[in-house]
Amino acid sequence: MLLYNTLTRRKESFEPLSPGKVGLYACGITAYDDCHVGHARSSVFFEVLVRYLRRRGFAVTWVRNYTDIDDKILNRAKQENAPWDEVAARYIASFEEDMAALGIPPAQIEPKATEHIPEMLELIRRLEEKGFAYQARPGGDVYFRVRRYSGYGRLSGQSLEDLEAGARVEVDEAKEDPLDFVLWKASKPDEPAWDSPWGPGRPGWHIECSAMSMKYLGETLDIHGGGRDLIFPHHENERAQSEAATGKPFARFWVHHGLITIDREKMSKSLGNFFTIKEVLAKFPAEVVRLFLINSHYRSPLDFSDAALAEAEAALIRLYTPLAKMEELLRTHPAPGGPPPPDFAPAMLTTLEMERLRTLTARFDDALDDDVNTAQALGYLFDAVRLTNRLLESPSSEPPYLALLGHLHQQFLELGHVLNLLQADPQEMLTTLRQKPWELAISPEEIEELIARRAVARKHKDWATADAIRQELANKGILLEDTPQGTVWRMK
RNA sequence: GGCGGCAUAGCCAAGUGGUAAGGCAACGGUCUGCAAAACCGUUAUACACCGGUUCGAAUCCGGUUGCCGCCUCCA
Repeated sequence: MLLYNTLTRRKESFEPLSPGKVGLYACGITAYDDCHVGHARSSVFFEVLVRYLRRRGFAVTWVRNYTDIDDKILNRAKQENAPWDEVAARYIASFEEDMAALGIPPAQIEPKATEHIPEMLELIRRLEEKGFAYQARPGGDVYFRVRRYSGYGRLSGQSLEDLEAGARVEVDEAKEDPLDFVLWKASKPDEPAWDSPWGPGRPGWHIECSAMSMKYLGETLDIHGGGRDLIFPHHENERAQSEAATGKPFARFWVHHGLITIDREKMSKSLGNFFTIKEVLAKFPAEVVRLFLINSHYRSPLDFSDAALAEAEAALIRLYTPLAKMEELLRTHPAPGGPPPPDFAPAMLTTLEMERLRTLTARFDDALDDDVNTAQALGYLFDAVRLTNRLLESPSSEPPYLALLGHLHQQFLELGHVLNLLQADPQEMLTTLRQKPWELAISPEEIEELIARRAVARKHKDWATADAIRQELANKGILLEDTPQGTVWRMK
């Protein structure tokens, strides 16, 4: 499997340190507000990566942390006049709700910063012992001595000189060097504090990830990741302090996903141009959001808009439609067990097209094997959808035909599982996607009543009345579809 | 100012040396009382621009333009 490594700026062949076992640490959230679509992208990407690694047979330990003590949380608490730990707990709960709504299972370990203060203090002690940490004045902040660590800047591709030239005006003159960063922050009187050898204080932002990842995954991680915006300073600093303390490589693969944009500009709290996960899920089903997120490569920027979500919704309908048809057919005509005969050549497909169906799984895996190329994997899936539709146009009860459909059906579910897609009941999903019950302006009962009246009119070939009723509903955004099984309705 | 990334059809988006996946939209057809849905089919001699390397480049190299990210908390 190839994986792009930010550290080397290349795709590299991925092998874990211990055969068969992968330790993955993904930076989680700072719990001070509801999460936005960018956080959803992060979670969905790492979930898919983990799912694929497991498909490849690796036993993955996935760790995702919560930053539950931080300036932003304290500010928020002050604003609300609420206890800071209550604020953190509330937004952790909010994040958990979002994950559940998106269908993302919890990571194996979800450590909280405040529950790992001793580990952080121990790490700082080791750094001080080796001369990497210093306290400029008694009771003050403890800093990391950046220039003592030779690899600084390598992850973000910046030289110390470049960084220094761009460094902002330094507030704390106690630092030996403007690039030095905080390991331990001395608390002000009204702030939460933990006892430490350097006086009461709280951890700096970066130290928690080093301490917690090493505690749960060892001193060298197989994969460490997060959003591109974490490369500097967060991951650069984590790397520096971890390697300075252990003398070992901190992470073998650094994996960073691209950011969500709005009108091509980064979605972020500070710019205020964000949509929360809750806002988006109020308008679109979770699976639509997931499809939107993985329909382009994880390292590219991804522009968010309602139009893009609507496209993903249409695409999801295209995926579920043949699934529903297959299930209906297979319910009345069960497929014989086993794969279809290798020489089966249905009239509606060419040899080449049959070959594409036979190699679907292999090509799908190849795509994910190449730096988690979900866009390409989905492309293969859609290609198979078209061929399956063609098969379904001319149904047959011949065993080889049913075996082929049964096999395809099983493959769609299996491959969908890797992406956490297509696992819902197809007919129910299609109804939900079409009827959008959450934005209905008229009750379903009223709609059914109008449909019944129209049915009577149609029976008498009173097309004028029938069309008038159809128009009346159309004005309310409801479209009618006359099918052999009767009339059904949908939104828009 | 420094560092890095991106530029593929109306829109979104794969594709790192051999003559352009896929999705949306549009158009044509099948179906239908008419529709809708669904399905099928069609839609980039061409990959920002200019040079170069090569038998051959969207893909490699140099330059130009434009957009974005990081350099400060941020997924």
